[in-house]
Amino acid sequence: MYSHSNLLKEYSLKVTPQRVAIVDELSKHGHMNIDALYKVLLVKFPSISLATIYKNINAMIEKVFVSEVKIADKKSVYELIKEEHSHIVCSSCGKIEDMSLDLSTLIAEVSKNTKFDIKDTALCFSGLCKDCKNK
Amino acid sequence: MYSHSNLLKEYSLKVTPQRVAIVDELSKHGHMNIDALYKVLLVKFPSISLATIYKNINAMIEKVFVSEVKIADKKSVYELIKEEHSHIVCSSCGKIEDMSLDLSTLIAEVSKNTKFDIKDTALCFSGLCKDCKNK
DNA sequence: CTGACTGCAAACGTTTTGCACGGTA
DNA sequence: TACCGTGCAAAACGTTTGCAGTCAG
Repeated sequence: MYSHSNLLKEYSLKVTPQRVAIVDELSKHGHMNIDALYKVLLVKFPSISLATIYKNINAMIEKVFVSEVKIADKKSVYELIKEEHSHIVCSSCGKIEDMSLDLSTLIAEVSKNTKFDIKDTALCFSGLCKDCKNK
Repeated sequence: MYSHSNLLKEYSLKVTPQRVAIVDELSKHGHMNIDALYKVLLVKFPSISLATIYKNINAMIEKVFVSEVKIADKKSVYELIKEEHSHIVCSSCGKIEDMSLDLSTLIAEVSKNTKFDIKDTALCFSGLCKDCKNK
């Protein structure tokens, strides 16, 4: 794990403690919604404001190294952009996991049927996770 | 195309002109966001309120014959529930199309990898549609 | 006739904005 | 030093709620 200030520099955002902390937390938790982010950042920065979090998340989205994941029946979560992947959400406990899927066949089918030039995918599955299933 | 009041009765919602019109428009356009719905309904009902639309859409979602489709970088749209299908959105003109895809292989793979019991899927592709590609 | 629906206005929660101050480069 | 980021407060936005009058069953 390399320093997160490099990531900020790389995307020409000034390195501030708040930003480093945001990237740290996203990196640690994988996906977080605004409230969760606010809650953990309050520990390090008792006077941080929601406005700061919104401004920074939006800046990171604009620089294209954070993305918003929209999930049915839930608040959006944010994550650092890495290799393309899909999401699976537990409808009982809310846990979100990443999955790498080979979508090439599917994308070929979609392109053929719709004549769209596919640039992006957003796949989200939901169901019961292993733990919740056994309860 | 059969009368949309039957659909409302089927799901035990009282048949009001506003509700029939909402179902009509969703049926005609496939997917609409709240604003678009409001705009077209204003023609028939000059004094309809947004509250009515929200209340009715929520009632229909609760009765499970309308669903919300969350789309990256766009407002949610609403559609009548029919067979399971995926969506593809043009990133240039915003057009949304439906696609039927065979997801059984993919779902089997996801189940195997994650040990989740998959109940639902939400796939949304984006890219350039045929028309926007040729511009 | 009764309970549900409508439209209005007010309330609500979330996100954005403007500004003065402080920190980064 | 010059600009950008922060935190606060206020504003903007989308959505929900409460209520009085009306309508569907």
